[in-house]
Amino acid sequence: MLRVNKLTDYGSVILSHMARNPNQRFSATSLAREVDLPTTTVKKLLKMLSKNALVTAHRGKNGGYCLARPAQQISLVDIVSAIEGPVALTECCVKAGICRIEEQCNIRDNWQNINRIIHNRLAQVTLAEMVR
Amino acid sequence: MLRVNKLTDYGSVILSHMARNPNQRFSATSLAREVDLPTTTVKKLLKMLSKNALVTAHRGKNGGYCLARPAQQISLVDIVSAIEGPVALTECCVKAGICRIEEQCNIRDNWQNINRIIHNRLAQVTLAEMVR
DNA sequence: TTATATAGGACTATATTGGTACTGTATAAA
DNA sequence: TTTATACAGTACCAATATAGTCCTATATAA
Repeated sequence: MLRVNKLTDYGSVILSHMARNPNQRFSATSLAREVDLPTTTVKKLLKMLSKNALVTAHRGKNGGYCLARPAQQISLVDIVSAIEGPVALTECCVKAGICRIEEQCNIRDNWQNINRIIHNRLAQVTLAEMVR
Repeated sequence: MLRVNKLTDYGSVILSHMARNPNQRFSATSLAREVDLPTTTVKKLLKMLSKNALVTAHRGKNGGYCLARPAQQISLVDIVSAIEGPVALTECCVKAGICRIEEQCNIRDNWQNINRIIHNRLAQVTLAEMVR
């Protein structure tokens, strides 16, 4: 069952919610209430997104998060990568020399090709489109 | 890190090895030796592939496995589905009513769309092409 | 100064994955 | 008919990954 993490899924929900109100600043707590997810989970996600520069954080009273750049400049690859690391269908897509059968493998190129295709596809879908 | 199972990866290696010698019958043991993977794992995989009608099994002495149909009629979706179940990037792609935020979710269509695209893409790549 | 809100961790429970082991059944060949 | 071979089915275990929680520290607006 080829799938993205639950957290990635949640992340896309959170970000698209934010994209609908681009000028608003959201606290983790209020955001959690609005998208109906556990506060702790939302907090964790926002930290990850902040660390990967998809949202900018503001501390202190009246603080909160907002999108780090316009919604049309945030793609699904950005979200997936931020939360679960790079898109790499197989081990050999991450880095050479990890997979133990790399030597005998004669279909490596194929997987890397497909990986590239899927990657590009995900890069073409932006938050702006998802919200539209 | 969006990726397929290690087992799926191995499965594709095994099948492509078989595709190179279409008329040969491979025992699990010899196949394991040839692709350099643990016998038990290869056995497990072949059972899965057999149950999903990607290979046909022959019992008894001189038995073994061979591709159930021509290599150009076996695609990567077939392999992925056989080993790790249907391609379903998010819960809502599997079946309606599973995801707990389905009600409030307003990006469901988007994910289902992307899922379809990736699915089709994987369906376009056949074993025959991988071996070529 | 204080209340609020994020930062950074460590941590736990659960689920999934990769791999193993064992028992049963079919079949070709001696 | 016997026997060795090879797949079928299933239960199991260990390791890893995931989802979710909690606690302490730090920044900031009022």
